[in-house]
Amino acid sequence: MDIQLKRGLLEICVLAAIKYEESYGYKIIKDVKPYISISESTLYPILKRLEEAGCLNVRSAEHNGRLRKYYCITDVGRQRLGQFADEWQEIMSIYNYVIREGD
Amino acid sequence: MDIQLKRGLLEICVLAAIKYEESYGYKIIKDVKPYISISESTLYPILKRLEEAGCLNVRSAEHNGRLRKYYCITDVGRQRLGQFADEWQEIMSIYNYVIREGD
DNA sequence: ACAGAATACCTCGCATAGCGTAGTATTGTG
DNA sequence: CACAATACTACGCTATGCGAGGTATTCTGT
Repeated sequence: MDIQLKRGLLEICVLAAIKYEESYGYKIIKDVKPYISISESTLYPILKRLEEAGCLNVRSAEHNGRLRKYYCITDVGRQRLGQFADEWQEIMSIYNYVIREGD
Repeated sequence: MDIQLKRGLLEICVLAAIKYEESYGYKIIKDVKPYISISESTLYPILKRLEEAGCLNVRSAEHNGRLRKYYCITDVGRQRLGQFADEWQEIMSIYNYVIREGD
């Protein structure tokens, strides 16, 4: 799929991936893969931005002797997901404009 | 609307603006404004890119003593619009993933 | 008559962001 | 015991939206 169209959807997908339960980098990539492919070098900066924006919390926990970072959505993050639903209206109106017939 | 979400939609909107009749810079901006705002410094590079990609043809014509550049969609451009309709399926699946309830 | 808005086009440079490539380190598997 | 998978991080390239600035003409209100 066109790279350009993915932009803006990536961040919201990452939030959506942790909306019901905390997750970690590698798992997020696997979870969203069926919908949108995301590389590690894209994901980690996104996670950092979302953390700085207060959309998620991070905690480090040991897993099989290795340190793993778990990401957990915050209320702000949930608000952002709600906001996306609003933006979707705009996206749909753009879509309708693009695919309009005869004029 | 979020800058990121606009990426990828801008180009397709410009193509959509000329899908039924040729147009020119200033008019394209006014036409797409209700759906997506686009500045001149964004539009002209897009028109150039679309021309280089063979999605549109340009012709200069005099209008009220001023030179005006008319942009006309090509078959390649129409194909691109068709392609967008396909990509929309993917976008919808992403949307459904993001707004999914309970899991 | 004249200022200012609208029309019409173009360019430069900044900031953002996706991602390829590479690096580090551990665990599981054939 | 090598290799894949897991897990995280950093550097640098490239694409792109857009603010700011530039040029020039026509229309409009006072």
